[in-house]
Amino acid sequence: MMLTGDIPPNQTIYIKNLNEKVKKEELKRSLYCLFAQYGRIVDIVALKTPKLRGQAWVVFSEVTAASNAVRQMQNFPFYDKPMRIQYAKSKSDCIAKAEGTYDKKKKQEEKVEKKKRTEETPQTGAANGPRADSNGGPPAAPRQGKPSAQDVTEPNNILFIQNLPHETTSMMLEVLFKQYPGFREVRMIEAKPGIAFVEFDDDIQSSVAMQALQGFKITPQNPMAITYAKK
DNA sequence: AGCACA
Repeated sequence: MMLTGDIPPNQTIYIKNLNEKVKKEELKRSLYCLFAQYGRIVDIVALKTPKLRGQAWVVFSEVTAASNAVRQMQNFPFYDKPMRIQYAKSKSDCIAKAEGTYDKKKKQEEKVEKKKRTEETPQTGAANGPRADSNGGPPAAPRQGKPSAQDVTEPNNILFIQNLPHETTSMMLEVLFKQYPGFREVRMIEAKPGIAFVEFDDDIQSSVAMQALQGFKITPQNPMAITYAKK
């Protein structure tokens, strides 16, 4: 079957059917939190022009990360709409630049071509869409350890925390996690030291907290390993 | 529905 619609693998994924009401900056942040688990994110492009709203490109440093993301996040309900994910049709500029294959002239020629085509097609309605707002920049702060494909579980409003020092209390974790919106509660199991569950209102909020606290060290020997709890 | 790099 052709779930990705004939497009060859690319380290950039193309996401459509995004909720157009969410602001660009928030959208980028949430996408970052949601997709960072699959690997290193190099850039996220989202524009609110009439033609490009509701879509985004997430650029990974590895094709394998993109592949996992395409499969595992397919139809994931994001701001109440299922994400439709494919590989991007072309290489992202930031990648071409990094490879030294970015050709500015060629780029401009392509732009001219595009423009011609849209002008040939009869257009109705207002001439000029709203100006694209300025770039908020890609999200910062990469992570160090990339999980292997099997470690990655489906997004969940409940987080599973491992590698905690045995003396960790739920109060300690609460202090850490309640700084993130949507926090509900921490659950620990007496019989199983070193792990905990932390519940949020929804998957997006849990993802934000996961991203922020991933690898956080309660003691120098204990970087937290945070994954989504299994459903 | 819509494949960009503001």
